[in-house]
Amino acid sequence: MSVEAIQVLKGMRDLLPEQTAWWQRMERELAGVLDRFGYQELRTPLLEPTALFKRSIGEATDIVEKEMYTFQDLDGSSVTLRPEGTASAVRAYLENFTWKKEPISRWYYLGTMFRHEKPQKGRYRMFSQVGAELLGAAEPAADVELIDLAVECVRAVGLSEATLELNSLGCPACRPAYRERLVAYLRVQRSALCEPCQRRLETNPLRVLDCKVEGCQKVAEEAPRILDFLGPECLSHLEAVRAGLESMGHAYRLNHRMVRGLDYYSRTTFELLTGGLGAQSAVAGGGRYDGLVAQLGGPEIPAVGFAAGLDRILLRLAELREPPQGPPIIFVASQGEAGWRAALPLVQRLRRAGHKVLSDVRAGSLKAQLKRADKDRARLVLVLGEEEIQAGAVSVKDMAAPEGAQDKQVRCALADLDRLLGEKLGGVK
RNA sequence: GUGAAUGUAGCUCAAUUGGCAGAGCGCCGGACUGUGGAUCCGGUUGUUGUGGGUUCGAUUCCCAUCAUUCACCCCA
Repeated sequence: MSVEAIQVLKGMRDLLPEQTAWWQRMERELAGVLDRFGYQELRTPLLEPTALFKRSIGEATDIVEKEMYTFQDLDGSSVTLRPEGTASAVRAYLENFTWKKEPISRWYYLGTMFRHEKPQKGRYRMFSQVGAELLGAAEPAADVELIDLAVECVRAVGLSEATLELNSLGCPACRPAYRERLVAYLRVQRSALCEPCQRRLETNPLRVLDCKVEGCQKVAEEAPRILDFLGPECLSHLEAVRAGLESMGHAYRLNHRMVRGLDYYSRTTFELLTGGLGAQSAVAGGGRYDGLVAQLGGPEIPAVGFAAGLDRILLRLAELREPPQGPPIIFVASQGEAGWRAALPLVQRLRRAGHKVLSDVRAGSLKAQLKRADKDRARLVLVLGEEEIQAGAVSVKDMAAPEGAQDKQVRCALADLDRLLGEKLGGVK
């Protein structure tokens, strides 16, 4: 008799209307900023060949090793739900020969990503990111534009408190020397490191630097710094980026221990951090990835990009911002069959004129309809009862006006309604 | 993947040593038969997450399981 209830998959969730209103506002604000920077939207498939992510993100990363939704397609090939957006963007960039059509591409994407992680606050298996990529420029000006864009995106949605952290990971010319020195140093300190870090020492030594275990932090503080190993070109690149940020008034912290999780980064990396999210304080991150395009089979095209976690940002916004407000609502209340039939064309006319118009489809007393209007936060209620129909008029009730005000409710000829509404709503639709 | 905490009405939470499952909010209706909000009155909602076990009796104790949350890990 009773069937087992089907429920959402772990780490996934429904966004009910109360939530989607927040999402829609945030997405609108983001699209506005991106458009003002000249970035255009790119939409790519959610499903890609598994090899795309293995080759771009890096075989040895956690994402590729254990967090991808990978399965066999019906033809036997291996496909994966995208765990991030840059790989697909670069694939699309190459597949469409974009670099032959334009020297610089400014693209953004906004959509769903999938990672099979253990869910917790601000971390879901299906989550949304907005990301931007600037392809075709190696100049520091590109890094500065992109970081500025990331900051403006986060600010525009209402997270002005976010702080910026900056680092440089060097390039293939200077990083190996640093890596070697770091490993040598860490080997000596090995016994002071936590167990996972002792493993990382071999697989991904840079990651030891941002381990949160106290012992490891002590070791990391004394560790050789990447910034001291940058070659002259990487160093001047970093200085130029810093100068650019400073001239725009962007405060930042140089964090030589910030390491990014994806293999493809070089030179500039950055993160935007915010409070209130526990361990998930990074709301946006990105950097330069000059080698990636070539790594995926294209020409040597330099690029910078960033991605911001929208679920995470929204979680914080709900603590900082007022809920979004829609346009003013006009509620049409009618009485009886005749009232209903008179209301229908009125409702239609108002909606076609651009108003947001609600009415109750359930039969009910006028009182019940007024209650409904109040619950719907209607600004005006148009009453169509027998008297109004007789007179070819409509009563307009201002729900916000105080009881007893002379214009609380006015009778108005149908022909004169548009003018009155314009007055009442102050030209706002 | 590892560790811990929590699951009672739509929501927030009570329920004494193990003894009839409750309140507030919300929702619906009435007081006011053509008028919302405030107030008052009334009504509505449960396999106490699920499955076992102990017991005369389990929301309470035990085991398992699922879900959620937090932290680790990782990352946006």
